[in-house]
Amino acid sequence: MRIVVAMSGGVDSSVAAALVVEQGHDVIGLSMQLYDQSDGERTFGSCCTLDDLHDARRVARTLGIPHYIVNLERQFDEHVVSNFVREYAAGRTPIPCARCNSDLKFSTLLTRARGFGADVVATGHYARLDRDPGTARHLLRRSLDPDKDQSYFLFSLSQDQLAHALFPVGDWSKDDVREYARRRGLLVADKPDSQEICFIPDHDYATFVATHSPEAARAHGEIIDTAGRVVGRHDGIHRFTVGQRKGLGLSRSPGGQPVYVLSLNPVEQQVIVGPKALLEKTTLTASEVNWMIAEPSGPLEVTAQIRHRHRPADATLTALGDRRAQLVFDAPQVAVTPGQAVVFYQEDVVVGGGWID
RNA sequence: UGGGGCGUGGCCAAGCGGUAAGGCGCGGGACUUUGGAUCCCGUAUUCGAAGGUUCGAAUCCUUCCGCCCCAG
Repeated sequence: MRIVVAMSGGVDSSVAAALVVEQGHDVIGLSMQLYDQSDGERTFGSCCTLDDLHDARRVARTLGIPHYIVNLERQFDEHVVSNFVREYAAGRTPIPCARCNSDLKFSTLLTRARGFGADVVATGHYARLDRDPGTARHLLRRSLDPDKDQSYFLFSLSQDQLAHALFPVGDWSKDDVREYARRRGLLVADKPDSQEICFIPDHDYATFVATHSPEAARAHGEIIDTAGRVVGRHDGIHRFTVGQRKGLGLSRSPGGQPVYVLSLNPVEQQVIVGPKALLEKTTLTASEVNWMIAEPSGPLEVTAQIRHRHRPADATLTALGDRRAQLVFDAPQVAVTPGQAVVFYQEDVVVGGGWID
């Protein structure tokens, strides 16, 4: 079988490539160029930099497979960056990695792969694929290594995308992956894990949003408490996210309690703040829900994650139709944030997921 | 120079005789393929200054310095 491996230049995708090579497949390595790197600076994040592309190329050479760089700058800008900017400007908190997975890696890249005569795209994601014998549906499951599980970021993959995906390191532990890389003599064996948003240098996402959105750059408004009193001012709601504590420069005088962002009002350009206790919510609704199992006709007991690294919480899930769903947690959860993904699980199987309203 | 109030770390601010809360900010760490998120640790031997009372004071007394409000 001819397989395309999405090679980021990191350990995981490098080992993923090595594994499918070892399995005897006809492997082609592809790396995505996602933003203009003509200035030659190394200030571009932790993924897909020029150095990373070189690393990917060297790994491909070590493995003896062809390697190509595909230019997806336009698609990345259209699908990931613009969405990121739009969401923040609208007072929501986006999660670009999930968009990148569904719209680039398993969509655009799969199309490119077919151009190379391959029908499968393998990546270095920590997740597992399965097949429901009854319904023949493709299922997504958590990785064997619970600490590295990335199924949360893959909730929006369609049946078709899952059918043509492969996660070779899904049942490996991170330690084993590195060990394997060392044994294979891959120079990226000890490369640090990537983290943070890959296209934003210096973590300064607020400035990034402002430079890409004239409206956001001009935005300003009031910070109000739950009683509607103005307690401060701000330079744009894109600088805030629900649950945020730092950066407000405020504290509650009686008692000296910290103040948290409770919600954002894009219409009035208001940031609403209050005590931590008001950050707890039991119910949420999600849109653009992607069902991995058949859409349930009645209430379903699940565990749900409202952010990466969130400890899954017990909840009752109800489909509302029109790709929407309601989730009621058994116990209140802190900082349910619009724009973030909520992913539903039963055991280690992803039932579905959507975007929090 | 009539009356009243106040001066606690960079900022806000508890404490009002028993040996300096807390928040903001800052520094460090942990976590992490989203989030200036969450989490952890650190951050005034000292309370405007000088005396005094007391076993012991930021807390009581005296004087001085500096602010603020009302009245002149």
